Formats: sequence, structure tokens, C-alpha cells
Amino acid sequence: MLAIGEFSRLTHLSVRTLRRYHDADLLVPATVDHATGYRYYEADQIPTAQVIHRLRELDVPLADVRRILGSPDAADRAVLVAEHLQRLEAELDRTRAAVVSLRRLLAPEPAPVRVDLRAVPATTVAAVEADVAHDDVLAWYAGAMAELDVAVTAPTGPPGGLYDNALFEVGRGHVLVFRPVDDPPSVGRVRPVTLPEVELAVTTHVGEHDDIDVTYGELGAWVAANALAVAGPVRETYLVGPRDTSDPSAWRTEIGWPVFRVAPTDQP
Amino acid sequence: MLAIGEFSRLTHLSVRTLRRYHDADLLVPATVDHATGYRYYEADQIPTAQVIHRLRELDVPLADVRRILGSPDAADRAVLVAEHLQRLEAELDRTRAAVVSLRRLLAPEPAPVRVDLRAVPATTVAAVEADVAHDDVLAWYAGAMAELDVAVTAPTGPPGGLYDNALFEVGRGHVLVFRPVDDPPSVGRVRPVTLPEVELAVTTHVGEHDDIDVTYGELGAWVAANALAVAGPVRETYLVGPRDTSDPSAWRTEIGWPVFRVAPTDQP
DNA sequence: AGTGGACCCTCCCCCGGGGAGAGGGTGCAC
DNA sequence: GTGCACCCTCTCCCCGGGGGAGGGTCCACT
Repeated sequence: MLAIGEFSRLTHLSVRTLRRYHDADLLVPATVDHATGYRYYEADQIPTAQVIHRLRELDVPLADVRRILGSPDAADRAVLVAEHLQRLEAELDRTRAAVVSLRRLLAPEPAPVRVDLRAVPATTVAAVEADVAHDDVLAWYAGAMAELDVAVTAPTGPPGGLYDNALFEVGRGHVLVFRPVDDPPSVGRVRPVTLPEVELAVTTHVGEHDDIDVTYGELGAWVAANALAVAGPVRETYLVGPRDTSDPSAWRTEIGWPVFRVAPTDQP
Repeated sequence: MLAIGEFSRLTHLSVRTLRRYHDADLLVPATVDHATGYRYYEADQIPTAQVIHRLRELDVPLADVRRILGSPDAADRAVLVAEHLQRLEAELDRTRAAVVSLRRLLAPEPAPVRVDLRAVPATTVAAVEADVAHDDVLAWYAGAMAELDVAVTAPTGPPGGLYDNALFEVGRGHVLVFRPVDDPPSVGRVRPVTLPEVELAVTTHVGEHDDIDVTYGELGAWVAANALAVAGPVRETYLVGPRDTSDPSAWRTEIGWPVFRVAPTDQP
């Protein structure tokens, strides 16, 4: 029988937090005095408290902590925890990418971006498309591209993708990956798709994709500065990618933003 | 002149978030229509928006983002950002430790902890002590122990430390590191200190300190189960530590919790 | 010149995981 | 029996947004 203060000392959880965990049904005191409301804990609740403490340190939401503690089977618990560790790893990746692109953003003299305006005719390609959540894009891309690789034996150009703007605004949107080929097949998820004719503002991103947002931003700034507006999903073309060389610094990603002229100006 | 929606599309920040950043004086639109309240941004605000986006991805609080953006000198900015990266690294360490101790906590069959009750006489030692915030303990410890090493030439036992319980409850408390020696010197911060006589519940933690909380918990559970109560700061003794061997699995940390008998029982 | 629909505005409430403090009741050792 | 540390509940605050209500504006097409 440990009063809450003593239990707090033993678990390094604040009294306040212990009360909160009680309210949340996460860690219910062994006994509660009905008259006074005093909470009393047992020594064998310490490990549980520690598990909660550690999970919270990993930013596991209380609801998930409850689920983990609630699952009687150790294997189930391990699975749930493993899921969270995976999530942590993904977050670590994002952090890494943020550091990379922050470095580029804060670089003393940003290299001026080179943008071309290019009219692209309608093209028929072999494509796989779907509505995908922003977080799932990478995984989906890998699967779709693998399927394309199997279906398209003699591509006539580098692969590419179309990414709906809603992907970034709403967190979910239409995505299409394609491979140009003379006679697009229709196998599995692969279908012939005709990409519409567009005018593209095109620039090339060099290296890993960690800081591709910066290039996007530069392209966007150029587009806005040239009195253009964005019309339709962005097109990426993977001129040189991981499939071509394992040296990330050699990678080249062409980014094409469909644009139209907002107000026709008379300037040359 | 970009309306908020278009700017949102270019920066991948939600309209809502942009408004919030305006309210917070973080990213003020280039012009605001006084009549309608419409916010209009300039293309050259895109890099700023991206910096904010990236910093937020690194969980930099908005107030700090404001300070970073506000400092005109690039070097200043670099310093502020570096500070945050250091903070991230510290967090990563904590995460790693949490994973280690979680693994031990969720291990199928926790090894039973071995606890001894030991009467320790008063001892005079060479010590460095201070009030320290919980987060600063590690850094403070390194400095204090280095000073002790210089001051004490012929120690008569392994080093140790006393850690106030307030450290864990309030996040700040009294800390003392010591080295037993025959004739304690008084040099710099080093002073002779007489540690009071105590009865200690003692156990030994094996390996890195990542999961030392688990051992603490086991010790605490034993203490509670044996009708004892905690009296005074915990004593750690570093029998084998990083100074002795670089192999973490060989490290031995003795943890002694001062206790007293709550209710004298007649049980043997 | 109207009109419809996309766009924009402000305002308020919600979330999680606590921290701070008020105001008042209890346990227990001396 | 009394002092004081301890415990209780309650309300409000923080951050960094999300959701939605209710209403005004812009602009391209008719």
C-alpha cells in the first residue's frame, strides 16, 4: 500500500501525471479509499508504471499505451510496440530530410535555379494510378514502379510521375507513375494513359530527394515571378535515379509544373 | 501577389497554418487588404515559409522559429539552429534509452532482482556537490568527476554519487559526486563531506544506464514489499564504469536506497 | 451586368498531455 | 490534540494546430 506521493517517488512519475493516468484508466490504483478518495498503489504496479513512462517517452499516445497494456499476450504487445518503433523510424527519416533541406535553405548563397518553359505534347504512356495518402506515397510508388518495370520491356524514356496538388493540401490525392513506351500494354494495374498536352515550367533537382521541397519552392517562386499560375498536377521525371546509380549525388529529377499565363503581358 | 490558397499550394503549408503564422507574427503577408482582410503574399516569401516548415518539422517551437528568422546574421541563425539540432540529438539519446529499457520491461521473464540490506557507517569522502536540473545532470557529473579525479590522487574505493529524489519529482535537486579517500582535500569545488550513516537496500545494475530505471523500479518494489520506506537521496556507486572498460556489458553500478523500517514486524 | 462557385475572412470549440494554483479535507508522529 | 505534510477535486493555461459555422469577395463565364 503506497500513497500516491511515495509511488511517484518510486516511478519518477509526477503525482499529477499519476492522477491523470488513473482518470484515463491507464494505471488504476490498487485501492481507492471511498471516503477520502486517497489512491493507494501496490509495489507490483511499479513495472506497469515504468512501461507507461517509457512508452510515453517514445510519444506513444495514451490510447495506444492502454491498448498495449491491455493486450494480455506478450507477443501482441511486442507487435504493437514494434509498430511504434517503426513509426519512430519514419519520423527519424523525416527529421533527417528536414535537416538536409534546412541546411540548403540556410546556405549563405543559394544557387540560382534554372527554369525552362517547355511545351509538351500529349503522350500515351504505360501508367499505374491510384488515390494515395501522402504518407503512403513512397511505398505505393515502389510497388507501382516495380509492376511497370515488369510490364514495360522496351521503354522509350525515363520513368516519371504525376502528383496531384491535393496530396500536399489535403494529405491525400491522385498519383500516377508512368513509363513512356511505343505500345502501352494493359497488364495488372498497368494501363495505357494519355497525358494531356501541357506547358511546363521545368527545372532539375540534383541529388537525394530530402531537399526537393526547396527546389519546388524555387520553381514556384519563378512561376509566380513570371506571372504564371499552376494548372494541374506536377510532373516528375526520373532522369537518373536509384535504379540507375547508387550514388545519390548523380541523381537527376526533372520537375515540371504545368502553368498557364495569368495575364498576357506585352513584355518580350 | 499570391492569394493565401495559392501560396499554400506553393509552400505545402495549410491555409490555416499560414493564418496562424500571420497571427503569430511569424510570416506576415506582404500586403493585407484593409477592406476585406485578404492576405497576399509575394513569391520571395516562399523560402521563408519553407524554413519555417522545416523548423517545425524539427519541432522547433514557433517562438524559437521567430527568433531564428529574426536574427539578421546568417551565423547567428546557424548557431540557433545548431542548438536545436543538439537538442534533437539529446532527444534521440533519450529515445534510444527508452527503447532499451522498454525491451527489458517487456521481456518475457524478468530476471529476479537481488537486493541486500546493508548498514553503512558514516564516511568522510572528497565530494563535489550542487543543485542541478535533471537534464543537466550528465554534463554536470562529467565536470565534477573530472575535477575529483584531479584532486584525489589515491582513492580508497570506487566513485559514487548521491541523487536527491527531488531531481525526479521536481526536475531539479541536490546532487553530490564523491570519491572515498583517506585524507579528503579541499581544492576548487572539491570539499570533504561526511556522508551520514544509513541503512541501504542495495542492488547492482548491470550494463549501460539506458535501462537503469528498470532496476530502480525493481529495487523500489523490493523495498515496498519488505515494509520499508525510502529515507534520503539514493546512492550510486560506480563499481565498473566507462572509465574502467569500454565494454558496456561489463559495467556494474551499485544502487543503494536509504531505507528505514516502517512498522517493526516480528517476522524473522 | 449578373451570377455561381471558388475563394477568403473571423470566431469559437476541440485535441493530447500535461503544468499551475486555489481551496479544502486527512494521516500520523510527536 | 495539534501541526504539518500529504492528499483531494476543480478550473484555467500552454502548444500547434484541425474542424466547422456563418458570412463576405473575387472573377470568369454567360
